[in-house]
Amino acid sequence: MKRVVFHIDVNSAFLSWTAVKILKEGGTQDIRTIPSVVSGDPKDRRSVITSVSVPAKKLGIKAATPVSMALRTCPNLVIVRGDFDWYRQCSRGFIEICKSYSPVLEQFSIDECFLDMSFRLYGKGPKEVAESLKKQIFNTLGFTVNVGIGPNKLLAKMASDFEKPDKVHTLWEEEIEEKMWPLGVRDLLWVGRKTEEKLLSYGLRTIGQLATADLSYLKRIVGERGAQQLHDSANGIDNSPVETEHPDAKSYSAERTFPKDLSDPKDIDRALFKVACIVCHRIRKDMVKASTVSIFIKFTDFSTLQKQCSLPQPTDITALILNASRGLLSEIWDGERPLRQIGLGLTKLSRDSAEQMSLFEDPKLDYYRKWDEDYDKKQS
DNA sequence: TCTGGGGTCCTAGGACCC
DNA sequence: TCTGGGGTCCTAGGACCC
Repeated sequence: MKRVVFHIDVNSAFLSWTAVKILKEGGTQDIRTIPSVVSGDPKDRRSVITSVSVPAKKLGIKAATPVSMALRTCPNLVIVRGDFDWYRQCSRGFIEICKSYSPVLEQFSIDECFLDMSFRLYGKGPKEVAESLKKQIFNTLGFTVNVGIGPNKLLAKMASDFEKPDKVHTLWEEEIEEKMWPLGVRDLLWVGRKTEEKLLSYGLRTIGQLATADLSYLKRIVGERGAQQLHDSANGIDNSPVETEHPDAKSYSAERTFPKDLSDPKDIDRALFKVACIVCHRIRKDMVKASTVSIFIKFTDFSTLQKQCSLPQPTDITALILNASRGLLSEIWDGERPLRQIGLGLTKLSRDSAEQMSLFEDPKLDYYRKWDEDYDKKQS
């Protein structure tokens, strides 16, 4: 049986979803039709763009650029602030419709999913089914998607990235040479800026060149594993299944970039306290405990440092995690050099609910737990 | 011009054990 | 006394994704 995989990708997701919300609330301007972007706090000069309308894209504005920079390119750019709760609602509706086309669905991110359609084409051609899925999403939810169709996840995802928005594309094995090989290496999944630079310096520009390159030559450029991965991807080889189960998170983290770089230890400690509260609240909500704490800091020049340590036993208590992270911070920061950002990460997670009570438990723990309980109540 | 936030996975060196 | 080699765990750093 021929394998058929769909990759469905919401076009400029945050921007489309915001547009739908504005229209729903009685607004008359559809921001998808004008140069517009979604960003974090638009007043904060440091916030970056997270989603770009098609007209703005045509003016050369790209995601992840600072708002201030985009405004210089396009002074009358419309900037709207993101609304994550609304995005989650839109995402749920989107996933629900997709699932009605095949239960074998893997959610890849808030606005993308894979469907294994191998057994679900009801005698119709895959393109026809994709068109009706696309239409149903638009008619029901009011936003457009791209659908990529291929024999595996990799090719389906590559296909959905072809011309946008509101399009269905196929990328079958016999189309690889024509549709994928002329593209630049950067267009290949898992090739980022650094890998692109390396490949270009060896004269490898297109996906086709990667596909036909000698494997041992590639190994010298990007290492053993990377070479195999690149070579397989460029040839359209991908045997990974569409995974319906979302694996448990392996880490939790929170980070904050300050409006202005900070060097006063009191300010830094306040920030550390805040990120600790946020990330600990999240692990408690998910009934997870962590036994490794990491801290990361970013300096004015964007260089970063990080340090981690193991706790004697897994915990979800803010005070203990904060205490550990304060110790780590003092080891990597001199207390003077200005910091741009601070972050706190938790790994080595355990999910067994059995409380490991120490015989000599610190009597303060009860007080800490009570404090966390109150904090969690205030957040809900 | 001046660069967010939240994740996953890989690599490489050192410690430690057998 | 000086030696091989493999496995595992920990840590720091980096690349990539959306």
